[in-house]
Amino acid sequence: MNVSRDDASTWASWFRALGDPTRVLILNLLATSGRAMSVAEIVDAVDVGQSTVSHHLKILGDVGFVLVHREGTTSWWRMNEECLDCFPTAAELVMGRLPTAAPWDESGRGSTLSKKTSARSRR
Amino acid sequence: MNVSRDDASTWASWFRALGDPTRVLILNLLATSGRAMSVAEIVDAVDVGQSTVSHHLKILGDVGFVLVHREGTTSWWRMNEECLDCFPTAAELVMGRLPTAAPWDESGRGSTLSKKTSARSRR
DNA sequence: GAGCTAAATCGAATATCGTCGATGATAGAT
DNA sequence: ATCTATCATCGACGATATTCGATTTAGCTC
Repeated sequence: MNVSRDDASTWASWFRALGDPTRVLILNLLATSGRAMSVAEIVDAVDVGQSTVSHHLKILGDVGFVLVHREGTTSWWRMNEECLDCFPTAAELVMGRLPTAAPWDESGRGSTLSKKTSARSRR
Repeated sequence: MNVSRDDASTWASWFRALGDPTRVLILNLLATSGRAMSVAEIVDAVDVGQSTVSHHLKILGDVGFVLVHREGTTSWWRMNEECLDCFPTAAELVMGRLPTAAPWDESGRGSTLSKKTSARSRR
């Protein structure tokens, strides 16, 4: 029934990824464009340097918000729709009703190995 | 159609409030207890100093997650259920479909004055 | 191979954040 | 009026985060 500090840290890190304006702009760009975009395209749209964009993409990729497909020297980044669909709400977070591994993350990037802890469907 | 960096900053600040383990623990405590709690009670439950708890409560209060009622020398903090109900989802955030003032905030704490920008009801 | 392009990584500067201990403010009790 | 309890605020510190410019890595073309 009680939430451990470790669990709280994991969940907080998911929301922290959404806690930076540049990352919000990047996600908005990818989500509204509805397609994969190169780093250069993103740099053009968001007003920060290339290395900064790469850095934020890595953070978003670690959490599982975005997916990347390398093709030649260019990286194609796109939204992970599955993450968008089942990302926890604030209510679920504060009620402590969350798995400790990201359910949208197929590759087990999360700390603990998941494999479909709970197949949520909302909306 | 485009999201400004200012809007992105505002929205990011809301999610950043959920991006710290101690704040998640505090919110979970208040939400699951279902009642108002004093600072001392919260300090007992969350393993950090009193000044730290006060600091986090201020951050949560600024965003509108928690409400306070002073009575004598003690402050009674409780969840703002309205905020919990209509806090934006990740999908709404990245699609840029959010008001620039917090809809759960009655007192107009948010940057821009709101007055019911959109009466959402979810769940 | 030489040159070019795209993006990741590195190193450093700066800013922000989380935490603590100490102090200050306020209300109640003796 | 003095003491006590409760909490907010202040000042400082270390740890993180954000950003930039420079460098490196990798792929493509000639």
